[in-house]
Amino acid sequence: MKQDIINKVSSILNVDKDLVKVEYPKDRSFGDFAVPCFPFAKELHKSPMDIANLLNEQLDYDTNVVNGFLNIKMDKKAITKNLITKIIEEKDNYGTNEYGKGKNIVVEYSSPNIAKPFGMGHLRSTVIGQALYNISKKCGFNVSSINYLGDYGTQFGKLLYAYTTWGNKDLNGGSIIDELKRVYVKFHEEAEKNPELDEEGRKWFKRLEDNDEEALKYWNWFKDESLKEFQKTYDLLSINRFDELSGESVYKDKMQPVIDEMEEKNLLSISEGATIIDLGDMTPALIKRSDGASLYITRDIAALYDRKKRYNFDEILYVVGNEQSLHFEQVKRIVDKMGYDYSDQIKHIGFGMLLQGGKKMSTRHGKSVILKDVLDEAIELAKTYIKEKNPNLENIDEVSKKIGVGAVIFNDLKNYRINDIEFNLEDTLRFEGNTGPYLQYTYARICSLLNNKQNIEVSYDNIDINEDKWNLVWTLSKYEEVIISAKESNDPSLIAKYLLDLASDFNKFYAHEKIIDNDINYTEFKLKLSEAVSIVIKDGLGLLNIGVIKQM
RNA sequence: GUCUCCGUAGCUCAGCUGGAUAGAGCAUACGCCUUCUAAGCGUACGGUCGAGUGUUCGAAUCACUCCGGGGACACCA
Repeated sequence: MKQDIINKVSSILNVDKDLVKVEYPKDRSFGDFAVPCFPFAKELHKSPMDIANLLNEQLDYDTNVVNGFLNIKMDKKAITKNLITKIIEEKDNYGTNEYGKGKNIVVEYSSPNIAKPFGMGHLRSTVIGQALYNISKKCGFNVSSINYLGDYGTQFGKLLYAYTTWGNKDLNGGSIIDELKRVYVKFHEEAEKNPELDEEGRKWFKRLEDNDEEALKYWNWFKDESLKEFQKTYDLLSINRFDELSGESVYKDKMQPVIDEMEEKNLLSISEGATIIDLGDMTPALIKRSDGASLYITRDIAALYDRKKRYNFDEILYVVGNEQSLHFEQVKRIVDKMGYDYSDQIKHIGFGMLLQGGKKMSTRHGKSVILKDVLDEAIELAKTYIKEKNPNLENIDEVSKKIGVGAVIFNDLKNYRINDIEFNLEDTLRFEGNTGPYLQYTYARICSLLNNKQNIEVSYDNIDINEDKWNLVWTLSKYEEVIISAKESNDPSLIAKYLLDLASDFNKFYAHEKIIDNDINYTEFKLKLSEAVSIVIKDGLGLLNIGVIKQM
């Protein structure tokens, strides 16, 4: 529709198509589309008003002119009919598009550290990454997800030392993860008094690098137990699987060729005993420590090579916190320096921190907030609330899970991802206003209405599309556009905001008029409109990895 | 110090590829269920869009400077 307007306007005025902008009017009563006529004034040597009036006369749309804006009104009935038919026919496929057809995309996200609790610090990466995965699929990309575990590095040397020195072999029913956490904290306390312990940690890490049997045995065990533990959290978040479960350790034998290549291309130099790449105005990248051990960035480049080879990606998304932006700038710069042309396919999808009372949710001193605990608490709170509201609800456990977890996910995804988020469980589970439960509630309301649907053909002859309904149809029609914008900016919050708008439009419609009345045809029309809304809410929440409930 | 992100209503945030009167939710005060789920809808209250300069027909939006806050900045990841 937009393109149509652009073509017509540019041909009437004989101006370049790029100059024609089609916007949405501030006030919907003006019209459905607006074309500001100011940009043409210079070129045509006429006043914006004159130009607008000219268009007003010549365009075969229902138009009007206000303040130099040409407003265009669409044929409400025809659009409504077509759209509702389309949505009900396409169901889950409504909004599916070919924006990314034929392109490969890799999303790396979640990436918890083994031998550590799955903390709130990884919530954002997990939910943003999963949403981007879903959104990319909807846009026709061939998507692969990678969970790149933090399973390597000096801290595992420290952990191995700590566990072999102080660890209890008898767990008394407690979890090994808790025990590891305990000894890791102890290590840091002891290391403050006795710096030589750091050296012990390094030695253990070296043993791990050298494939020492004992070190590997413990390390594998930590890893297996961690994955079992993580799976409980993923189950709660309805994340069934990753296409690839990987980790930094996978690349421990693949770094040398990369370093050799850097050497060959004359990029390496020695500074203060360490091997670095000079990046000009950027902080130099450390490739090898002065003791020869590998570093994060070297592993990341090896991983990047490997993924380029295996997936031949057109785009790779790293869903990692804002604080690592320098790291990814360095990675890109190195790729350029190595003479490869795909550095602009590497995208760091940064996000802000979770704050509590304006301060970072602390992970130090063993005080990390465990994600699963928060989710469990959210589910409990949801359950308490539901019992109050609807004591006779049948599948209360399933409903509380979807609502509690959905609320936490939605809270994370509703805002611009770069910004920090103030995390407060009470606010998150406040079931009013701009929240996940508000959307789920809207969906449930519609489901209950739909029991009255008769599945008959609607005649649009005598149907009046009032403001409430037209707003609703209009919002529904923008779904695909919103999904594509969300992909372009790699920001799921666009979907979240859109769904809030849609639900708000629906709830106004619902509050202002009775949907089921004596006019069978009109009732059926309103039910079909409602059904279309429910399809989009369900699908949109699905993109955010949030479930819906038919009754709550 | 350098780089970077952020600063909009009492609070949490939208709006930022320049466009018409700056919007939601929460909080506060009212109002709306004998009929479809009140987890809803509505009314009122609430703003020097951090400050300034510039570009423009037009700036919350772009540029520059300053102020304030967060983050990163060599052997962690």
